[in-house]
Amino acid sequence: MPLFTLIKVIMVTIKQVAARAGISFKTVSRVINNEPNVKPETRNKVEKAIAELGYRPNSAARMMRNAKSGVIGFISDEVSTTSASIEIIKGAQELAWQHSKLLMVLNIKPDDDSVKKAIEQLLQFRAEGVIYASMYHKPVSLPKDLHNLPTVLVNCFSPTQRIASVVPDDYLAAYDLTTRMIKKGARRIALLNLNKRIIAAAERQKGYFDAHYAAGIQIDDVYARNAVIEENGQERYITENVLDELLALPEPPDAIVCGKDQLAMQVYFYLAQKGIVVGKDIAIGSFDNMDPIPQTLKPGLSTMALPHLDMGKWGLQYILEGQTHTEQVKLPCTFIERQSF
Amino acid sequence: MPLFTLIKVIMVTIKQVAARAGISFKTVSRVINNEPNVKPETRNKVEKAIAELGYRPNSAARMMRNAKSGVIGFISDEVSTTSASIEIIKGAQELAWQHSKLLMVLNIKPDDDSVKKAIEQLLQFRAEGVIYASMYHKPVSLPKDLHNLPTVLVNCFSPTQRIASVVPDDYLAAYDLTTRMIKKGARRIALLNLNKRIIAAAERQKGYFDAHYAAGIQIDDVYARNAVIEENGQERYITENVLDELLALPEPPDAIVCGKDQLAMQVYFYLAQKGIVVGKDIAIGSFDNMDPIPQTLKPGLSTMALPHLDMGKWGLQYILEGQTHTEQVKLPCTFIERQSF
DNA sequence: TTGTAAGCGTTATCAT
DNA sequence: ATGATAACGCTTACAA
Repeated sequence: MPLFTLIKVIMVTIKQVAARAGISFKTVSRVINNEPNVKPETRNKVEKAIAELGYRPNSAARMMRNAKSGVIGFISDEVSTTSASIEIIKGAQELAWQHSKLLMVLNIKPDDDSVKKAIEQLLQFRAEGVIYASMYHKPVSLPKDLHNLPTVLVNCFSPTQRIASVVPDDYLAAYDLTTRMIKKGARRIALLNLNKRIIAAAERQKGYFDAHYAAGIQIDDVYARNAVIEENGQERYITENVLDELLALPEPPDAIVCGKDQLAMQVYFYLAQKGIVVGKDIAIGSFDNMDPIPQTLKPGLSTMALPHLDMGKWGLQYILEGQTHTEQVKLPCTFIERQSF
Repeated sequence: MPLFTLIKVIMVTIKQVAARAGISFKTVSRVINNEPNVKPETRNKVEKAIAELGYRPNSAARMMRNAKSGVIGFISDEVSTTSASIEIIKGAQELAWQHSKLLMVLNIKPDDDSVKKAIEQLLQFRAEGVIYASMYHKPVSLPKDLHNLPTVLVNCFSPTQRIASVVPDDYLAAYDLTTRMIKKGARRIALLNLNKRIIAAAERQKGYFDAHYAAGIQIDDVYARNAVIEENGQERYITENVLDELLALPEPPDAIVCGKDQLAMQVYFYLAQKGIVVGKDIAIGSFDNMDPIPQTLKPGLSTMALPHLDMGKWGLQYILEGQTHTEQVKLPCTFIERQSF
């Protein structure tokens, strides 16, 4: 038996509230919108009626009058299902909530049609803007015609269009992490980098080398490796091979910077098999802070947390402010210290 | 310089389209809604005008007439930031999309006020229903007054209210996993269970024992352990201690069922240190299929995938169908075979 | 096949 | 301090 179906249809309006309170509906409107010039006595009557009838404003009707929907779109391309996405959404959502905005979330396949359909929906809803978020730092291509919908790119950027975007500062993160390791005494820091083609990989490699340079430490290119390769479109980890080679060097590394926590995880496992103790025999650092890996590893993995939450907030803030520029902003990563170095 | 701000305000209406096409606005409405009885010629004229002006229907206005918002709320309590949540959202979102519904996502702190505020928002939007999702299988308490908003609980249930819910079938999953291990030859399967207080833990323990019983294998209670304990509200893993004890048994286990992939991860690490080879010396099975752990571990971890996506879909389907019952539904987990047994 | 009038629930304008 | 009336953009009912 359908329990609520019939009841649902009946929705209380200001007119009904007005009738109940024995006044005109305009006064009810005044009370709802906290306008001045309402006798306290009247206000009370209205509030009583509202409570009794369980009235709540119809936002569709409001939208029609205001031309303000209070809705902000969130489009996310579902390349991968990492916890990254939820953090970005959470950041955006939190700030939206504070500003009494609602987030309309649309997951899409990253094809052009799917994006267009999503934008179409948001347009019909008179969304005040869109946040387009990607799951890792990369270029994206949006449909040419965004129909004047204020747009911001989070964790991605458009190579061809001038659209504001926010991404992590991968260079600085690597620079920071490497510097910290050097300060702790590491002198032969290996880099187990991501797939070359990924932006983060290139940026981090720069940061890694520059940190050495700034500290006056010479580091041989042989220590900087890619541990993720691409084979006919598929990513594959070659952590073990790379580690075999690194440990066979005349001067094996005393520290390893891993391109992401998953790599660190494999490194831990490899070292455990060899009887090498992380945090004692060798220092390990990483990127992402991808829940729950760093805290589950033993010893806890020190890693540079990507600013997913902050990027989500930044994106929303940008929409709220009415799209004031089209620059790219880089947000810093945060070092999360645990016991791996 | 604000680029789009001014343009945004101007929104084309059917009247403008009508003027442009040189007909009455009602005919435009007919075209938009694919009503019959429009001369093809006229239809073309209208469509041309629509394209030229970049008209799109105002859903607020439509909503007012239809009393149908096309919006479904998704409230998620943010106990943890696992990838579970995004999978549930994705499932719901995907189905919503297919039915031309929009998902309004609200993250909340799990306090009563926060939920109330979220429901309030959805009510104002005349949402057609709410999906309340939790990040792990557990009881939740909702505000008493749901204001006749059709509600469904995903990955959780209400002990006090009669609200439909969908949860994973933890019992069956454990039964299935254990049976598979037995079939592969395991005879002394240890269970490294979750925090006792968690529903999944109890259900899985039952499934684990029943599978043994069904296979006619006697299993001593000493093999079934909790590897997660609670210390003043904080969860703590004691994987290593438990493994120490298990391996010291006169007949150490030849297989281990782990309560979640994180535990399996710690088990792998422990065994690597001992020189015990997973998949050869010992079989490992687990629950969750929490990206990216099982595929990153070597050898790949065979695990029972929780039906997050399916539960999301189920929840949405339930709302679409108009809340036909208030039962609890259990969805099966899926065995993902890798190389750990 | 096309058009007119009314009304959805709200807010803005102007009167009282 | 309160109320009447119009208007927002659309759909439904009815008429032409």
